[in-house]
Amino acid sequence: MSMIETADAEGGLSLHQRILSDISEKILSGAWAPGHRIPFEHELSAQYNCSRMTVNKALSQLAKAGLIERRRRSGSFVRQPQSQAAVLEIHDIRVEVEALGLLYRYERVARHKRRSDAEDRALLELGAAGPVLALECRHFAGKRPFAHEQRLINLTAVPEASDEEFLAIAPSPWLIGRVPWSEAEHRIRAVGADKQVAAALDIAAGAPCLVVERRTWSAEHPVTYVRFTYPADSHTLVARFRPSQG
Amino acid sequence: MSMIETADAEGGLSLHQRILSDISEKILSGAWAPGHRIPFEHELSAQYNCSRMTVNKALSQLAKAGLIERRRRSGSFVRQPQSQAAVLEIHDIRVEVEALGLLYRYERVARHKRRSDAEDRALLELGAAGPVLALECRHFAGKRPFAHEQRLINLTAVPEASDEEFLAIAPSPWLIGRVPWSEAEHRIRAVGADKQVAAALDIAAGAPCLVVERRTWSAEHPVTYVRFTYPADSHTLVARFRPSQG
DNA sequence: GTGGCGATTATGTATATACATATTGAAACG
DNA sequence: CGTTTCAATATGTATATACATAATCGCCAC
Repeated sequence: MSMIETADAEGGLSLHQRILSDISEKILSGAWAPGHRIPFEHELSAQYNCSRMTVNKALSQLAKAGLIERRRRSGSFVRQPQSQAAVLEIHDIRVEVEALGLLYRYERVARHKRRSDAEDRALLELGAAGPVLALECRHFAGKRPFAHEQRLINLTAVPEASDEEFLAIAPSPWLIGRVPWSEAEHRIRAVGADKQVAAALDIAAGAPCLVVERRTWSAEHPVTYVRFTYPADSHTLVARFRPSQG
Repeated sequence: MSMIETADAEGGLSLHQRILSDISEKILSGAWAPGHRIPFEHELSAQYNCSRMTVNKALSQLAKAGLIERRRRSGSFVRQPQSQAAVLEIHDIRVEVEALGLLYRYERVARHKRRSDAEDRALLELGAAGPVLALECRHFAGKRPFAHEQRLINLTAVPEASDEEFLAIAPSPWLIGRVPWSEAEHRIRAVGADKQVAAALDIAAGAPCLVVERRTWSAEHPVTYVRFTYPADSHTLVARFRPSQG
């Protein structure tokens, strides 16, 4: 068994990557239907003339990617069509605007430091009362308002934010890098613009808008809640599904 | 070195999982800032009193999850705050409605088989002309319209669909399981309802709606294009970010 | 100095081996 | 006939080892 060799012909892929992609191809093409039992590790290791560890590495990754299910003593099986999960990339607004070839401009409309009220605590999912920073901002693409931002920052989690005016820098880039975050939840929906947002975005009240709300946690503590409102024509979120990779 | 032992105290985690979670905790808590060099594999293997392979398994997974970056000869480093990517779960409409505790009902409004016109080809990203099936459907939650569905099915890719009326079963569940798909793209935006959709959803024309468009490919061939329109108050998409797992 | 070259080093991949663990199927038993 | 037990089996985890590969550091010549 002389498998200590580099890249086995096939385009620079390592062996376990090749096994992985061979199998996922079979599954995604439909050649192996859901429920189909894929060859045992020892069969594949014989087929590819390699050790079981190498096959195991490939199959473990397929299992983690959700394409197969592994059962001790029984073998590995192609999973039923998975619940559709897509990867949503959420970019910085500056990057989005500049990707459109437009000039980005940021404006801080309002900034209030206060003790959290009931609504703040609900939005931040905060247990006890404490200081929060409430911000209202506008993001422009060229001359037109591109997005409206309403934000709460939990000053208990991010005390440094007390001293920041957010005139020169937007809250998102300020927070990123400064506060490590362990979890985030996004809620996406359509709404009719209320009066305040309509005025800020220079659109009619009731005009359709895309709202993206994000809540962020760091080590169990709520960090920030933010609500971005985009006029209907300014913004599309794109999510891609890709079932696996080497 | 007597590491052939089960679960090292710490709650049933395997050793490489424990190493992985220890390190990701350090990163996510901010103890190790972006750019920080994490200990070399041989240092960690000494620290955990285990082999380098075990450490390697943990670090490889962290690298694939995007938390660290590995450089030969230099070591492994905590990555800069990653581009925000979240996992968007897109459920079957029936499941969504039933999760709300409401009765689900499906209705096929229209069905046309035709040769693809220019618009069809644009929506399906189809190169050449060919037969397509155009469908219009409504999904109800209780008595109220919950979503409107406009769909194109590429009959070249799914010839069996020619014989299906889609009266008893909605296109999504029919397609899932029958057609394996390798890639999907979702576009999410807000729109004002046009006349046709407003009538179908029993809302005012121009009322804000969430639109989810999905294009699906199977083995390089376009399979289907679908556009779901939800009245603003009926639907919220939720996306979660979780940086890593064992 | 500086340009190149080789030694060093950390990661990347693969192997053979060992033992753990869960589960199944069949044999043994009441 | 049902139940309990046990051996067989496939995956899960870990080890020690080997060699490949890429990048960097320092040395040496020019």
